[in-house]
Parts: sequence; structure tokens; C-alpha cells
Amino acid sequence: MTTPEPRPARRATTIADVAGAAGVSRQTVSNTLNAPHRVHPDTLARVTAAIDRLGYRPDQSARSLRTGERRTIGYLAPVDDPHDPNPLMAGFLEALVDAAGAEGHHVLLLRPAAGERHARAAIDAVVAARQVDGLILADVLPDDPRAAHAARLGIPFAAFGRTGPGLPPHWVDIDNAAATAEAARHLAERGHRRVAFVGAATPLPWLAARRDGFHREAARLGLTLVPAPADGDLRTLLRSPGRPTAVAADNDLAALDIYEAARTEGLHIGRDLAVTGFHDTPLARHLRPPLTSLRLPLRPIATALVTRLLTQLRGAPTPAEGVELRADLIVRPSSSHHPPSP
Amino acid sequence: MTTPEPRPARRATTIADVAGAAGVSRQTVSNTLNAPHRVHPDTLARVTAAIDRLGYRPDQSARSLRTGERRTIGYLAPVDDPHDPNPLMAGFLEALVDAAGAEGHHVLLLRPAAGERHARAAIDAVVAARQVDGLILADVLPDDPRAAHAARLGIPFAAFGRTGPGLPPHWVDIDNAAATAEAARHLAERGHRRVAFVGAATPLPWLAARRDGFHREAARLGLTLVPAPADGDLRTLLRSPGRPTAVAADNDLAALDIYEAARTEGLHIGRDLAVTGFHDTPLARHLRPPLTSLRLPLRPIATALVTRLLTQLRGAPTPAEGVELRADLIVRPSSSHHPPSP
DNA sequence: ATGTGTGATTTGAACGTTCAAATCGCCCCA
DNA sequence: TGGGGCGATTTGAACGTTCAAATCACACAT
Repeated sequence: MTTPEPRPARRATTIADVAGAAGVSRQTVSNTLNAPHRVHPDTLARVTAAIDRLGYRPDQSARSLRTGERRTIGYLAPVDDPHDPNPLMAGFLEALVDAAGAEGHHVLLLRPAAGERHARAAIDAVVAARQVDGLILADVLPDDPRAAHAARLGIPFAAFGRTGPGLPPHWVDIDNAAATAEAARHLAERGHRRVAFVGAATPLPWLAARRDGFHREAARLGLTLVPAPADGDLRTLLRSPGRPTAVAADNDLAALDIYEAARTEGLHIGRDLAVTGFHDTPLARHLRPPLTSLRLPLRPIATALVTRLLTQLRGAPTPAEGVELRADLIVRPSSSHHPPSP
Repeated sequence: MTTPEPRPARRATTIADVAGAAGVSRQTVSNTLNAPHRVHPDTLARVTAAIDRLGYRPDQSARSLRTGERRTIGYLAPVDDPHDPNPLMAGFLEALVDAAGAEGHHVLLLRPAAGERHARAAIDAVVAARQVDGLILADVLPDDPRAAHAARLGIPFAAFGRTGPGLPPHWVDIDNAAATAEAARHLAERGHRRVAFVGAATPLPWLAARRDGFHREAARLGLTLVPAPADGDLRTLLRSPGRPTAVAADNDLAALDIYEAARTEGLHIGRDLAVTGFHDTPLARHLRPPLTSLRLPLRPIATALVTRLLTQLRGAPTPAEGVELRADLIVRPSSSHHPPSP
């Protein structure tokens, strides 16, 4: 059984239709849209009226073919570990689409072929088919193969995550070290003297920066840094005689792990133990007590990335350095009490 | 200060370049790609070699202009409540891009203009500019204005979430009621006799279906349904004399709320109280004990949506009904023990 | 009256591809 | 020997737009 389609999608209106309706030539319609200062005010009004009446929009394919501009930027998603997806991906994408849209650009989603980490094929395909003006890369490493490939091809890109010395500095990132340093300061202000930092034991630079930032600031403040157990068992950390009164985590799920371990040990979060997270996911608000966490400024990041990319597209000189933004510490009850007196 | 661009992006190779290199005409190159059966095997080999050597890919803009095919589908994101984002958005998008890619299509992200729920302008713009062949809509309501608008314009679409009687049945969804019914059966099998269902008090059809499915199956199995307090206070639910020994939630974060309330009441999840969630987010694995949850088959959903859309694009007859898929119950320790004896 | 400058508008061409029709080469049969 | 038929290939046109150059209308100065 079949359903009839509402309409057979009649031929769309073209610039010629508008020109006919307004009694002018194609080019005048084109100018009305692209260079209004060149057309007489009266004509402008007449053509604009015709455009509105007919609902005309330039065919993007035709326009692209002629001008070379695609008005589309590709977003190359990182290859997520399905067990540990980037919790901010969705929010970042929304911000990115809005930021690009504000500049008249669309976002095309790209994915590396299955099992391929460097995504070379995906980049080649979309560049060769001339479907995007440039690329936005996320979760970029200093020597990221995607950035390297884009640079090699000479296609503009902007990276969320800083690029290393061998690559163009077209990056935007938050200052991860400063973020966790702020968490350390916050805990010190609340009176904590013995603190710990827990998180994934990976060499991912942004995670390493979070750890370093916390460690450095804690040392600067004269806090005692309790090392996290190598085996990742949080209960032994919380059980030790000189246990920390505050623990910072490199993401919200890791903070949840701390909550769980603390409960097992009979410690009351907020009263016996302060905790901070990272990312400020919805989880942070649902935990009891609600979790202090570091919120990433996703919209400013997206805007900065788009700006950086468009600068290249317009051939303007690009800054010699990347852009670094601050994360915001959202203080909630998990860390707002003072530590138990020893 | 400026950084030099690696390469000035030299002119890309066109079909004429390949034709020249292979000593044939444009059209033969085109046929090699689009209708290989029409070209002589020897020629085919020669042209293919030239294509590979020069790294030729047809310019998608030129091709679209000529054929009308964009090979791109638009994804119209739902307007998320920033406080309660769809936890599966990122995973679904990945699956969608892969499914579309397998059919030679790209995914273009669209967003309604700020403050606009029906997204009419966004659809109009992208359709008028002929940038997409069709639309994928997510979180679709029975009378969804986006689907209605797409149908009115006659542009193909496929909806994640079922459409109502007034709209074409181009939808794919999971059987929400069957999913929670399975959870109810699972709990009954474990020996639970008094159960409850908690979740958002919204009229969203998929949430209502989850509640109904659970309630109906519980009734059918002769279980006692403990009503959730109207004020949403889970502690009163767990404190009542005839308290449930098992609680199902309509999403994982709501399940977390149950964990929190249970701990406040001194109940041990898994031993004193069984809990199930929905969505199988990473949270489910991090909770202690790990949370039983319903996992959505995102890749099959994405594939079904793409199939449904491409069917319309090809002008083939479309089924009179939507497609309904099953969610998988992932059993974890939060619900695998038997209830306390009364 | 004639040229000159200028703003507004039009004309022809081109972007790179594929469609439709035309041409070519060759075998086969009357 | 002259078509007819057929597979392989080429040619011309067209998709809808914008660029570059040409034309037009008109005011102004000489």
C-alpha cells in the first residue's frame, strides 16, 4: 500500500522568474541581493517585493558553482569511545550550528570511515567534492593527524583543542589548567588542607592539563596533595589515615565515582568530603548533594572557532596564537561547606 | 602577526582534466563514474586509472545543479531544554551520519531560529536554497509542526517519533510501551510484587507511553502498582508502609534520583529496592550498583530513517505504516536480586 | 551642439557537470 | 555492395548563478 505525496514538488522559482516579475534583468536581481548599493532605490524596492512575493532564494548549488563559496563548514567528529562519549558533544554542536548560522554558514557532519582514526579519506572526499569551505575539528591533539592533513591540503580549519608547534595555531581551547587551579583555590578558601585529584590515567593533553593545573595550584597554596592510588580504587584513598577532605575530578562521571566510594566508606559528601567535577553535565544537578563543577563556555568557544575559520576563508591575516577561554566554576553544595575539624 | 598558509589551494581537477589525461571526452569520464556498463572495459580501465592518478572527484555543486540531487539530508534538531538535553542526541547523530554515509549522503545540521519552535523558517530556507534532498526530524510529536510544514511543502522527511493521523506515516520509533512492559516483566520475574513507575509529569507521548506500558503490564501480571506521589517526592514513596520493592524510571537521571532518595531512607539498592532506568547512558554503568536500563537501538533506528527517506527520494511507494523497533533491556545488579521477604 | 563622466542596468560568458541527441566504427545479412 | 543494427563514444545544450564588460540614460561642462 502507498501514500500519495502531497505535491510533486513543482519547479522552484529562479532568478529569471523574479527578473520577469519585476521587469528587470537577472543581474539586477542578483545585485539586489548581493550589492544593493548598486541598484536604484525604486528598483530595489520593486525587486525586493517580487522576491518576497515569489519566495525566491538563490539556488546554493548554482551559486557555489559560480563563486566557489560553499557557505558550509564541515564538522569532523572525534572518534568517540562508545563507552566514554564526550558528554558535551551535543551541546557543542548546537552552539556551533548557531554560531555558523549567524555568519550565514551551515554545518555538515563528517565521520571518519570505520576504524580509521586520522579521517584522511573523509577529509579528502569532502574537499575534493568541494562541499565545504573549511573544517572544524574537535578533541584535537597537538599533533592531530586530521589537522595535519587539513594543513597539508591547504584547506582552512579551526580546532577545538590546541595544536602543537608543527601545525598552524588555528585553535580554540579552554584553559584546562586554570580551570582546575580555580577549583583548587575554591577548596583552599573553604578551608581544605588535604586534597586529591582523580581522573583517567590517559595521556590526553586536556586531562593532563587539568591534573597539572590542580597539582600546581595546590602546591602553590601550600595544600597537602594526597596521591590517588595507582589502581584507581577510590575507597583506599578515602580510607587512609591522612585522607583528603576534598577531591577534585577531571569529569562529572569520575565525581560520581567519588560519591559512590564515599558512601561506601560512610562519608557524607559536602560535610565529610568536598567534591568537584568537570563539564557541568545534567548529572551535576541531579546528584545529592548537587555537584560543584566546571562549566565550559560552549557558545563562546563555537563563536571563536567560526570566527577563526572565517578569517582564513576571507584571506585575512590570522593571529599567531590560538584563543584560550576560561571555564566557569559553578559552586554547589558538594563543596560549599567547611571541612571537618581534624 | 600572520602565519603563511601552506598552499594557496590550487585549482581543483575537473572532469576535463581527466578526459584529457585519458584521451577521451568529458562524457566518457562521466559515464565511467555513473554508468560504467556503457563504456568499453579497456576504456574503463584507462579512465579509472586517470581518475585515481589525478585524485578526481566530481564537484558536488556542479553535479547538483545539473541533476537536482543534493546527496545531502538535513537533520533538524529538536529545541532542547538546556536543563534537560536529550542524552542520546550525540550517539544518534553519529549513527545517522554513518547510515547516511553508507548510502552516499551527507548530513547537514539545521536549527530553528532562536525562540522559534516550529522551525518553519529554517526549513523554508534550506529547501528554497535547495541544499538538502530531504529532512530527518527527531523528537517528533504526533502533530509536529515541523513534519506538518515539510508535508505541506512536499519535501520528503522521516521522523524519529511517530506522526499522527493527519500526517504522512514516515516515522521510526521504538516501542516505548513494550520497552517498559519488558522492565515490568523482568521485575515480576525477580519476584517483585509491589512496583512503581516514576518519571516526568509531561504530556510528551514517548514518556506517556513508557508509563502506560509499565502500568498495563504490571496490572496484567497482577502486580500492585504503588502510585508515585504527585509532588514527585520520592522519599515519601519509599517511606510508605506498602512501599514498592522495585521502581522503574523513565530515564537514567530519574533513576539516579531514586538512588539518592533510597540512600537517604537507608535502603540498599539491589537488595532492598530494585531500580531500572531508560536510555542506558554512561551513568548507568557508573552507578553503584550498576543500573539496569533500556538501551535504544540507535543504529537500526538511524538506518531505518535513512531508508525511509531514500525510498521517498527515489519515488518508490512508501509503506502505509511507520517502523517500530524494540529497545533492549540491559540487566545489571540494580535489579538482579530478589526482593526482601515481607 | 558636442563631448565627458557617472550611475544604473543589461548582455554575454563562464563555473563543472550530466542529459539527450548525434556520430562513429564495425559486424552481419540480404 | 549497401543498408540496418548496435555498442561505444562524442557533441551541443542546459542547470542557475555571478563576474566582467558593454550599453544606456542623463546631467554637466565646454
